[in-house]
Amino acid sequence: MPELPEVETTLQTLKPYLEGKLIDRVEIYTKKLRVMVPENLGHRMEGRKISRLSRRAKYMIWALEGGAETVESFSPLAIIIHLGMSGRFRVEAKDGQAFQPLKHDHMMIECGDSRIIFNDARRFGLIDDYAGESVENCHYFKHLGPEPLSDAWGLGTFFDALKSRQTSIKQMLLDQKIVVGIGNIYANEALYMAGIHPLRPAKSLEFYEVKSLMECVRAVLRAAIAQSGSTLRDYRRISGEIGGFQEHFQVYDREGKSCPACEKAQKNNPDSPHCCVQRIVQNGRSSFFCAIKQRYTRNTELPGVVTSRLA
DNA sequence: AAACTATCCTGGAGGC
DNA sequence: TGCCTCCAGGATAGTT
Repeated sequence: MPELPEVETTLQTLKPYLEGKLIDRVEIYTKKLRVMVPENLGHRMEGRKISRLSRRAKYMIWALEGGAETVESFSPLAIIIHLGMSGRFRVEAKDGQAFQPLKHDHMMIECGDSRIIFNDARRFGLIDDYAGESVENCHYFKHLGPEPLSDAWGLGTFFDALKSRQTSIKQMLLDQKIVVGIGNIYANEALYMAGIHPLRPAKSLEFYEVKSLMECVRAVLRAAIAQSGSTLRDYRRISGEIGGFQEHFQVYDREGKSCPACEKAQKNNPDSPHCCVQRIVQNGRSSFFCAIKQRYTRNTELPGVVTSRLA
């Protein structure tokens, strides 16, 4: 479940191996991913320099320059990669032996002394290219909303997008047309932090709640990036190490446990209510929340969950 | 326009 | 041990 923090972590880890480097050799083992890998993509990548790695939403963009004269001209060429549900990269030292792909290895890139391998068990990931002047025009990005950690995501615009929508605020956070990069984990965590019930209709949120939610989304994403993302089931960091943010989950995958805020309140005052994180299925996805901190009926006071603990 | 639902895919967990 | 069913979920196509 790579979301923005996991993609960002992957990108930053890959940078030293790829940015400014020449692609010596590419092998593609699987064409059938979420989208068919273009014919001859590997061949067209070979001999080119990777000028820059960047990210848009949950997509990685590798900008290539140059290229073999004998190959039809695709310059400028960008490689678009999405990790889907289970996509991951690993880096191995080139050892002089022929590379033996492991199960679910779909692409191997030789770059200097390293081999960079894309592995994706569920094949929901994507490797595609874009040949055009401006990668912003790539069809994958056309309908995407603003980046949550940029100024492009403004309070007024966000509030306006929500105020006419009957659908739940949780669903809105997952809608990449509204704002990008948020998946199920961080939607749950941000709603908890903001004290907003996941089932609340988007239009029912007060202005101050939308403002708080924005701040919480940003705090959660920044904290997760600082921890190199979360490791849960499929996602792993390139080094094979695990990300650290799952240690900080307050509600996600914690059904039946008490949330940190209620636990703390208990310590200070044994008469304060016991909480028990609940799991519901919403739009086919699990939502986890604390029914005490995230009341469905409109809160009469500001949420008691502080954002500073993760900011 | 907006709100749903089905679909792609595999590994892992739990039941028996 | 093995067989079965269910679940995880990002994005999108299709339907109401």
